[in-house]
Amino acid sequence: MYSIGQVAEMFGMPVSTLRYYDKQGLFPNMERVSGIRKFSEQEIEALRVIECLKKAGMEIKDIRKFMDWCSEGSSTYPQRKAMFEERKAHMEAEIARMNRILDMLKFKCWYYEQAIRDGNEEKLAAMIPDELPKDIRAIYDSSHEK
Amino acid sequence: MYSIGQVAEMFGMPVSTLRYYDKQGLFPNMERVSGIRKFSEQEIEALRVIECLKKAGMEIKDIRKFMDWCSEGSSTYPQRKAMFEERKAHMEAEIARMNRILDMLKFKCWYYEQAIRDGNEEKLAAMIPDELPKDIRAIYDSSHEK
DNA sequence: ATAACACCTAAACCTAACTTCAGGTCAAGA
DNA sequence: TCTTGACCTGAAGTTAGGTTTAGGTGTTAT
Repeated sequence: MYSIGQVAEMFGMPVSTLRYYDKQGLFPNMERVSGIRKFSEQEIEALRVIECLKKAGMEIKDIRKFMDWCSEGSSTYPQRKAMFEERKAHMEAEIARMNRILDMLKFKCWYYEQAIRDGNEEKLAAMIPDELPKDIRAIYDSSHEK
Repeated sequence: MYSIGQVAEMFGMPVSTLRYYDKQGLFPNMERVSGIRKFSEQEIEALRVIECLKKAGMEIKDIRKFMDWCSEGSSTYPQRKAMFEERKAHMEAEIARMNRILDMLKFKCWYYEQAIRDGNEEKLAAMIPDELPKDIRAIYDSSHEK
């Protein structure tokens, strides 16, 4: 059993955030002893899951739904699995999107390297994609397609 | 030369957003004819860059700085390049982070698949990482390391 | 000429996820 | 005793990135 201050310390987050999460219903089974929150192993594990789901881009209200499912027992396994599947698909799409952005950034880095070398953007502004060096062309294509 | 309405149409965004961007100084050289905004090729290109930088996680005020550098001419090539390099590093770190989250999600998907098959989490709760199937173990490791 | 549009502005409003504030309880140490 | 520190609450404040509203101008179609 941990106090809110200990948990805040363990997870490196402010106490106010933990109280906020509690208020949002993220710890549906948390005990209290004369008004004071007691974090058990269950809440610690919940907090680990919360961190993961937040990083996966989930909103608090959807995380609450998940926590409620956990309280409801084994009948909600399918919903919980579906939620993770949906998150997985979302995450894969995000990563693909970010790789395209990364290629754009790589292209821009190359671009300014050339501009600095030439002292201006004249040559680059006039350059058509077909004239790009082969490796840069590949980056250019992957960041400009679709 | 395009009107704000045409540009909004072209980029699939509300007119209010374009006005907001303008107010934030994202089009430092935009012309006006008797009060009415005229978007030239320069602003269209700026908007494409804005979309890219936003997707790369940049804040409006930093995008404004970039636009200002662009107005200042070739003396700011080094700053602009440095900005893209910094964004590139940031993006690479983000993608790495997201891949770790993705592995966590894959593990959770596997976990609930097992739980549904078994009807409960007993076997899984008792399972120590060393007992995980080899392929799942790899995912588990990559999502729990560091 | 009058209504419908597209444009303009400043200012208020919105949302998520917190954070800060003001005020209050309770236990332990000097 | 008194004051320090950890806990509690509800409510208000914060931030980013817009969106909405209210009120006004100017051009075009009927």
